[in-house]
Amino acid sequence: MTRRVTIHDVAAAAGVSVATVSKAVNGRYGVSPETVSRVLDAVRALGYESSLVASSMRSRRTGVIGVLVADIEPFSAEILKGVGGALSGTGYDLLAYTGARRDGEGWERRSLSRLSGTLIDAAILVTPTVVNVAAEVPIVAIDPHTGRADLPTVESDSFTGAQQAVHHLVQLGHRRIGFIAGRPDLRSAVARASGYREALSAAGIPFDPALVGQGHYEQDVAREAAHAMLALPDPPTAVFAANDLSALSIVEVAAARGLRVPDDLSVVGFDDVPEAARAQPPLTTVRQPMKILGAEAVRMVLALLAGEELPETHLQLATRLVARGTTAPPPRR
Amino acid sequence: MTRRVTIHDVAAAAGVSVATVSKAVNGRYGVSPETVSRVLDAVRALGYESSLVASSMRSRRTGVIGVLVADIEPFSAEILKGVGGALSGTGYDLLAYTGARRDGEGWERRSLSRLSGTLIDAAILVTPTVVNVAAEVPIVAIDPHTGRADLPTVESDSFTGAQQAVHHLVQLGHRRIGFIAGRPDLRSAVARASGYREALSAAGIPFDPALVGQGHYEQDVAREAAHAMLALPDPPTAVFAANDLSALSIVEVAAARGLRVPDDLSVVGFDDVPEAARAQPPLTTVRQPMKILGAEAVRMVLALLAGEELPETHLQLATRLVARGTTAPPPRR
DNA sequence: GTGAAAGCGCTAACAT
DNA sequence: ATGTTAGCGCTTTCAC
Repeated sequence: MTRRVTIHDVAAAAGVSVATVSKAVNGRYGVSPETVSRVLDAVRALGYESSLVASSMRSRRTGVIGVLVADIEPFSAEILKGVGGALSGTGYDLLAYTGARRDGEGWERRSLSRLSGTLIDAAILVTPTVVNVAAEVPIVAIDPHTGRADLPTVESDSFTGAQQAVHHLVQLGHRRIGFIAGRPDLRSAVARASGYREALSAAGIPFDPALVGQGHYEQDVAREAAHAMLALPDPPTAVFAANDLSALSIVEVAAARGLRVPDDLSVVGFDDVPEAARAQPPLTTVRQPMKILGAEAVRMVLALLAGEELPETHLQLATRLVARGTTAPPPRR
Repeated sequence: MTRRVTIHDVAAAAGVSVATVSKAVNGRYGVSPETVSRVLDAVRALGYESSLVASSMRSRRTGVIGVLVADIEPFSAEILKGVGGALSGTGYDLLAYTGARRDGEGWERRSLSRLSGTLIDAAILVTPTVVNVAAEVPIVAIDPHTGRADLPTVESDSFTGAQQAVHHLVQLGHRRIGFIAGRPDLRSAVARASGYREALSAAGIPFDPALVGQGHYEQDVAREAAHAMLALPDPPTAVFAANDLSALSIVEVAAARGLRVPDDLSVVGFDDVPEAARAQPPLTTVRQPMKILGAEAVRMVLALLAGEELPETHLQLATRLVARGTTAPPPRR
């Protein structure tokens, strides 16, 4: 807990003004070589490192890309890995930010206005709660909000993904297939719901509203929904959950109710977060390329930063079913 | 990309001075209720949010805890999840930072001096490359550097963990057991190496330096080491890797060399990152409680922030072997 | 080539 | 109760 070394300390040590130190450190013209080396010696001796905060107040560029997430959970963590990987070697630092107040709506607006223009050069919003945000920096949204966004977006093909999930269950012989929906304000959740219904109808299975629960992409909420659904007089033999966390909740609830998975109940998730494979039994799920979503968002943001025009402003990536241990033919009556 | 709304805009809109806006927004005394509401109306109307950067320059406290990581890989991602979870509900925001220049040594020093004292109220350093760092904020290190640190630290019991790994292999009948070491500057890596040797000697197996490779906790480096080790005239029948990423590399290299895991070669990792369970076959590993490491670091940092004395400055958590699919008895000759 | 001074957006004395 | 003033650490004109 020592006092921070400021540019003033360096200036004093090198016997020059702070302005000269600034120039020397940032390699500006108009400083003699001797002065530069004297300043840099002082910098080294004192262990000086300019304050991100102070310098970002004055100069526009900071060399930092911000990723705003509501929460660090398996999905956003994968995105972060992808962003980090894509950023490495670009010279940009990565700053991931989670606001303490997760009071739903608009957390990213708050975080964004707190950081943007000053601290970060560009932002990547993960599962934002609003369609558009104003900021003085380039922004890309991953897994965006419903409504046509002005923002460039990156997402998976959730509609087809959901169809893959339901199709898989239908193939196994299931006819009563439940659905635990995701966050209704996200396009991905809406698309997964549509894909579910579409696949049902393609298989000639009538839609039963009793078999749809709200999971909000959240473990606890999904747990409630799963309990309700499995308590139905005519419960489903299979459930498709809009994300893996929800699917894992279902498996847990099923076990608590004495149902064996997959013998008594099949479960399919969505995402394929690393945790899905580790579950017992390993979760059958629809894989979306999370790291690539992150990497693509970086590509876009970097292009925007370079002043380029984006060839594609709304990227959609393919999903693929990964059959593991939570799906099997329905139990026979 | 609109211009940022500043406190001046609010002041102008509400017809008061910026100081009054600041007071109203921060709930300071000495502002009439009418003025407060007029100001807050303007804040809402304009969508004003104070700049983290600007406010942190003036006031000491920002309400942000920083986590400094070299890289976002599976291990640090788990730590982040733990930190995020522990921070939720505390009122603190979480800021994770990765420097672009991963030029080894001292990245955290740079990041820390860029952020500390100004942007963040406290820092958690994950696998730092230096023993001590000076900063004007409380700091806790997770998986710390070798050497007795002045910093409070949180880590797993790597020595016992390594013994568990080797013991498991010995139990299965292995006698030629290789080791892929971790980052030699980290205490955890040193302890895992000692645990390996200790367990070997406890089993009456002579130590063979040819069976030790350097993996640096990195996938690529470990791959090299694995290749070399498996090319030995008398190769090991089992390898213990200092982390899961390295273990996964070994499995990959073994496959490339035509060895079946676990039939021809057993592999044990360390960490139990989510990716370990998803591997094919699922990795046998020594689990360390990464999320808890993160949560404990938060506890410490919060206590420090509250001005409390830490009852324990060097926390060590227990590990446990998780036997999965990459270990089996050695092939018979 | 170098330094003085202004100012980024904000908060905290200090005046009024 | 409100406004004025002085910086926080830095970069950037603009004099010298």
